[in-house]
Amino acid sequence: MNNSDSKHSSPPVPDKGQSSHGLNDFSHTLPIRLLRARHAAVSQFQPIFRKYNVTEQQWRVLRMVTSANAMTAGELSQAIFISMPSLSRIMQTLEARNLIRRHANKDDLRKTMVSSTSAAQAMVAEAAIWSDTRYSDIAQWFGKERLEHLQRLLDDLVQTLDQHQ
Amino acid sequence: MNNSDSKHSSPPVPDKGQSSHGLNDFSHTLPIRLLRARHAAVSQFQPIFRKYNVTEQQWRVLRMVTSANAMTAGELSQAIFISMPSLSRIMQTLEARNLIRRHANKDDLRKTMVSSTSAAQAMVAEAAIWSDTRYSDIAQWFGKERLEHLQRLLDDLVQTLDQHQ
DNA sequence: TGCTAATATTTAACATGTTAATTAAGTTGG
DNA sequence: CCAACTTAATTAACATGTTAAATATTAGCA
Repeated sequence: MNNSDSKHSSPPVPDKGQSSHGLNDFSHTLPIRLLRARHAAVSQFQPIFRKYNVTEQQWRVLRMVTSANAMTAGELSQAIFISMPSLSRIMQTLEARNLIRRHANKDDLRKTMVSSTSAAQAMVAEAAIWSDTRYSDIAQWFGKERLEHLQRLLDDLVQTLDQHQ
Repeated sequence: MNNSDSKHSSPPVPDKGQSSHGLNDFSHTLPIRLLRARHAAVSQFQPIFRKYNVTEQQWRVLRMVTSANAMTAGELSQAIFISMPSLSRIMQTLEARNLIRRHANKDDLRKTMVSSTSAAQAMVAEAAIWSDTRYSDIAQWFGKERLEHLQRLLDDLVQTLDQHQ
């Protein structure tokens, strides 16, 4: 029959269609979808990163540390979902640029308190306006209700998966 | 100074509520939620990665290349959402481990065709059973409908954001 | 034909992700 | 009081993410 149908078409399952769960189109698994969505969302704020010459991760640190007055490195790590080893390196960079400060907690010398400098506070205050606007734009484009629904589903998924592992 | 709880939720703002743009709950932005969700989802398949001593990204390459018969590096990059520079390095590793092959496309020498070896095919075939089961588990725990709904919302979000940028 | 622009991939440089090991400080039980 | 365990942060080693530049090949067009 159609012997030379060796393209990567979609309607008819290609040749190696053994699994019947639609896993054939492996390019549409949940992890990849989440990755794409995150990439699209983050790229909306790219102008900020460029303008202030920071990475997305550095921005997360600055914004979090600025909004809270002082927190331990561990708390920061959990809040913005950056592992301690990565955070450790990022803090070195930001401290060298005089955007954050680190000093030991007197009650427990193992803990490091992280705080933002006035330079960082000024930077974040300025950029936050733009950022908030962008966030509102997204909510409007996508629909406020739908966006909230999506976020609820994401949180629920995390909870479900955490329970079962 | 009582600031009006302007537009965000989270009634019990912890301590330092000086920023009034809702930056206090910065640990719950959409990008961070997506990051957490992806992390939770991927970690469900960690046993596979450990068992076969591959990274998540290497696994994506192997699974995709095995399910399609032969594709260019560029097509692969788009399908599994790994940038060409990263993919280039990953392919080097996998080729050295005899899990994939690369050879030039005769019609266009710029393109590289990627294919899986029988070793990779055997590995993926074995692991796919486990993987498919895991995927079914997730669907059952979370609800098949809700999971599909979530995936639809994710795709829609990507489309919306891509349009407006 | 020959020059230029576009395309596909790779390489380079640096930042981050990840796991394991290390260091330092606090906690606990004998 | 102290040895053993725990916790918080850092360091090390390697893989990946990201941007820009380099290479090689093809396409377009005067």
